[in-house]
Amino acid sequence: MPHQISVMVHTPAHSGIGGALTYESDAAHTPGTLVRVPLGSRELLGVVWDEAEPPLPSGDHASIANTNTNEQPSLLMPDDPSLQNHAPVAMQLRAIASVLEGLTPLSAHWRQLVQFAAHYYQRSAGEVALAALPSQLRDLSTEQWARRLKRKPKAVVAYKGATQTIPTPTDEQAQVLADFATNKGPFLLFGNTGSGKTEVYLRAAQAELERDPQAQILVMVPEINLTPQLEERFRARFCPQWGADCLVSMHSSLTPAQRLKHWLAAHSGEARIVLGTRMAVFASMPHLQLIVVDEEHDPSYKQQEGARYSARDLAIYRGQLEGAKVILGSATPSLESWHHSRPATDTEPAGRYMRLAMPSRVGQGALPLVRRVDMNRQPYKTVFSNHLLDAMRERVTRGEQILVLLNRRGYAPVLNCNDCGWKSECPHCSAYRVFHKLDRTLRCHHCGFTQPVPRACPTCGNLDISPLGRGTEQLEEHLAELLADVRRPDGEPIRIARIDADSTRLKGELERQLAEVHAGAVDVLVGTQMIAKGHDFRRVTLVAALNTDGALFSSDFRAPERLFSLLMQAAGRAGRDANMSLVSPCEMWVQSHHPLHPLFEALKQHDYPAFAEQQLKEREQATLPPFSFQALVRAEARSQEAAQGFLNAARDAGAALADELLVDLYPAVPMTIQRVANIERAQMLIECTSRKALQHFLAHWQADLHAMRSAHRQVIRWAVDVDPLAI
DNA sequence: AGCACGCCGACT
DNA sequence: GTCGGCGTGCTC
Repeated sequence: MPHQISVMVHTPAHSGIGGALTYESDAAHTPGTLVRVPLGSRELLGVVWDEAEPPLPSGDHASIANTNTNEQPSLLMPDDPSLQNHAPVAMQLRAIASVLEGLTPLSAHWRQLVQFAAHYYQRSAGEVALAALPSQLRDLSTEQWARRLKRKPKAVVAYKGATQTIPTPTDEQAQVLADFATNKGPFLLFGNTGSGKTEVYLRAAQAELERDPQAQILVMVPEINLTPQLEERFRARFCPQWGADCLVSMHSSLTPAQRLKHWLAAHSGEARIVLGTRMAVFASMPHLQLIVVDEEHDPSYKQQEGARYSARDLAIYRGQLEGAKVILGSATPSLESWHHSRPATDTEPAGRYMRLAMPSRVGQGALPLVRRVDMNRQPYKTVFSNHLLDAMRERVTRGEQILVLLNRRGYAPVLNCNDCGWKSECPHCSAYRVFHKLDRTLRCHHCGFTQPVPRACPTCGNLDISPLGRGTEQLEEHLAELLADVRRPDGEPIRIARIDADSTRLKGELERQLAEVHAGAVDVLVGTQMIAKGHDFRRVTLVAALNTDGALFSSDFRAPERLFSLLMQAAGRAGRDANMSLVSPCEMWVQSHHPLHPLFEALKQHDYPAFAEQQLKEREQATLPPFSFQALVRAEARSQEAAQGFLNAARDAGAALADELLVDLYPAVPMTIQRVANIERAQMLIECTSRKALQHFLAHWQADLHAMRSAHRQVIRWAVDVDPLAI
């Protein structure tokens, strides 16, 4: 057994095994080869990793946002040699069990991406690597794998969809494409809904496919089930020329077999285009030349469990690593991306992204008129102002469609006893259970605890218990009453539908309900923000947003950014059908107690840059991201004291280093929803104006956290979240 | 995280 | 006498 082989296996962060394990083998194996290795009594899938690299000089990390674009990223290894896992010298090494034959080893770039992500997000490389591979590779036995390989590749399937006429690019699109062709990027494509961003992606992809006969393109979308139209457009554009198999999708609702098939197609280079959600950023693509991140501001690019990576940020890193161009596209970019794409001023150099703007809306109606209703002038507890109701009646009568947005599902957010003040608290969480009238239940939206609605108040027996506040269910009911006398042009009563997480729980329900809306069977659609994303409702001419004020003064500094993006996106739903002749222009209605708030002013002008400038100014004054960098440690325990005790002990342990690196460690605090399913949760914020220093701190502090865990046995779980989206 | 080993209570 | 509860500890 002459060879010692480094292998990454799925070793959880808490196992104490951070790096690669060393095995023996008769033969040498190229790094990137997939193998099966024994670990204890189990046999696991592993990836042959590079020989132990010499540690880099201290503090010389590449990082997502601060990497100088002129500099080649370097392989990241923890810069403290004690953090690396060397095989103990005297230990008897075990042998590799088997090799997955017939599979090209994963590339050095892929391994480096995994290594970087693991290091940046404070997880083990084995965890990131194995999570990025299709589960069937793990599950298939050697024999099954051999059988799988023998399967004959099917003959090239001709594409059977309708062929599209390819539109001529507008001047704006042509200009953007020219800038794209002559610059290195990364690019931020800033274009309104309907400005034709997709056409830019398609043409950029087309050019790449034609320039290089092997070129592969990665297209990422926030949620694939919300954007079937985008996939169809890519298929219609590319499949007639490159075959039905030139495009594969990658997202969590694929079956394990599909996932393996698509992964292999990408890995072999056979699939020229991979269209997927955040997980696709780790797709093995040997000839990757272009990465598109559509709706780059969308929070779903951030993984919320395990390795909490941002697929958008990793896309930037990967593009730089592999020499692939990256386009981030949005009508309301994240403030981070907007800031990184700032143009040069007299005193400051430009950001490191190149901003490409497409302000016009092509082939569509004008942007909707934004109308604000001052709710201070409305009677107390008004849900729909009379103005808005009149406008809705008028449009429905003409056969136009209406979208009503409310950020709360259920019938009422809380049930209240009018006598003793009892409220429908969840016994297991520090939250109220929501009243769902349809099945007469009280449901906790955090732990799922569901009970029938009590007949009388559980504490005082009073029968007078009533709902407080409104959710989508009640809104639907309320609207039906308010619009009961309204008729459609054909004389039929109007139809109101509701789309939210409750109405679409069953598989295929969302598609079915959306189809009804498209078919024109629905006149008023009530829903949560899920109806504002992705879908084109071509006959919608009025969008109304209710109850948006919460986000204006939220403790979450990103709440205004999310609200603005949601409202802009919702406004973009209106008037997408240019062929519709309108009596009056499309409208977006916002009811607020603060109608003059700068956010609404900017919305009225459809002026994202003004909104961003105002927000960035506030962020800079408060030294919030993107002017500082944050990480969060969360801990869960049976008691709040135990959770906080662990965090504060870790804080003490890291205090000296944090001081030295100018990293701020805040005291542990209970999380906003302190208790979920009887588990107490606490968190601790870590902040620093230097990303590099924060990374350095986290890498060293990790050991303290691990050590602290054994002294705080009551802690059930803890995790670090780097660049958290919500605090 | 798995999965062993191990050391004490109620059953065929 | 064994089945099985889940506490501690190890995995190249």
